[in-house]
Amino acid sequence: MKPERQAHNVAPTPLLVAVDAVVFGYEAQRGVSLLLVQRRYGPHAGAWALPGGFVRPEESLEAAVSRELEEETGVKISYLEQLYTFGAPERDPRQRVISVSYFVLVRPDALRVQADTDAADAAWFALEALPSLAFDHGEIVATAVERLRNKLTYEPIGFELLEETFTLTELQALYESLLRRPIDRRNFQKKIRSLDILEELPETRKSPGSGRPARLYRFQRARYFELQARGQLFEVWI
Amino acid sequence: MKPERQAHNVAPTPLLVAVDAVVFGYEAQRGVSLLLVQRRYGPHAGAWALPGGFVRPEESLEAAVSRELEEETGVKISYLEQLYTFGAPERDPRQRVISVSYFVLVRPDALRVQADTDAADAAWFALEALPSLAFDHGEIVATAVERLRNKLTYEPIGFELLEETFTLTELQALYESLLRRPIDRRNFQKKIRSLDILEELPETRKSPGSGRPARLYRFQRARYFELQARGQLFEVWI
DNA sequence: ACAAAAGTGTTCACAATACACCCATGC
DNA sequence: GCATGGGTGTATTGTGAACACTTTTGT
Repeated sequence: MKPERQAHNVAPTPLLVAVDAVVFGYEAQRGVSLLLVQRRYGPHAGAWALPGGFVRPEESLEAAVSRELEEETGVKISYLEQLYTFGAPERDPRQRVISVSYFVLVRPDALRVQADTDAADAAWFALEALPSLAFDHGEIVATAVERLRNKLTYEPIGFELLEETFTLTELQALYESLLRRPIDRRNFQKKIRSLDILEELPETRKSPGSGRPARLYRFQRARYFELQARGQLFEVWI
Repeated sequence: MKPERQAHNVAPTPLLVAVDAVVFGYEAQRGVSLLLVQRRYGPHAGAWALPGGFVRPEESLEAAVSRELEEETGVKISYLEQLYTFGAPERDPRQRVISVSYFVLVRPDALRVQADTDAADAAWFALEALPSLAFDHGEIVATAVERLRNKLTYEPIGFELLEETFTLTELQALYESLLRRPIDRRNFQKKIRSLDILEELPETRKSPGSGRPARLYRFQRARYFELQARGQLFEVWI
């Protein structure tokens, strides 16, 4: 069977390319939340979906994500990385659409800007109580949640979901929420401290109610990249 | 600043979508090799590039990879997974092309079919002696090599690069070649055996030259998936 | 003084590492 | 019988896991 070289005989067909963002936020009370938008037009009108839209010819994929997130929700990105590209022929009933999905983390203030923005159709949903989603967005979210849980244990992305300064108890609560199991406080603090990527601040933060105030920390991003370049790994099994 | 909802005012522009495959093969003598094709037309004509081509409207991304690999090189895929989507606006000088790249492993027989196939412009290159590549394919390869090295330590993909049956020494040599460091034979065998995913065959294989024949093993894929479903991890640090 | 949350150190179990001798075959 | 590669066990070390009391603050 002789291989064909059809690429040069038939002009290739351009396809619609979209970006979709799985945006995670975190708050102590509600745990991890997901940012969704309500569709106004087209198929699945009225259903909740991931924020996103079509890529323009002159912009990079990341620029398209930033633009769409800004337009639709107004949130400020703390961390962004590509997740996966979904391209099943039937994923959009109208026509073929390739979706490059992105994994986004935002800080807690993003969960409160909701009322400020014009995007009345954007809302946060607790990860445990998501509505059913348009298209294959449920599958995209499942992929993103898995990535978040895995990544948390070997890269310092938890910090991107907290305020710039945080207590170790807050950090631990985030880990416990995402990994869905309790962690021993002594072991957690020993492990985190041994990583040597946190700056201990002179200030403390009062606990809600009474109790001893907790020391505040800041993630030393530059220090982390330096250690990483020298081959040190992150590794928070716990 | 009021968010715009331009998506419904301006028709989205379709873009060219390609798939590119980073195909790894392995042989004891040459180590890990990469399958490349020589470009005949268009920009970078004469340069070596990753096998790949444009996605057709009715086929899935994976189907496009299989088809292009079959057409251009005739190799049979042993393992395939999506790698990353490269979409910088200037990555193709002619026009905007989004490339969804795939990570492919093939068994050693694929390294020998080269002469059989019509694709006279397909060739294997040792990973340590790659030519400079067309477009951003060098970047794609770098991403794939990193993925291969990481994945080798926490998923059983090494087996996909060997014959169906193999000796532990062969498996160890593959690990040493990819991880670029010697591994203690006793510790390696202890670790691999403890994973309980290999079937010990009654046959042995004669070593090249003299020496005691080595026992042959086969990867028990079903057993691995079963263990994985029960939560056991793979984890070959070594 | 008591309730609430923060901070801290030691013991134990297991897994990774280092390491050397005997076995089966070809010549 | 010797050269070549294959197969195996143990002692040591390091790391993760389990575990409870003291300190600081508010009321």
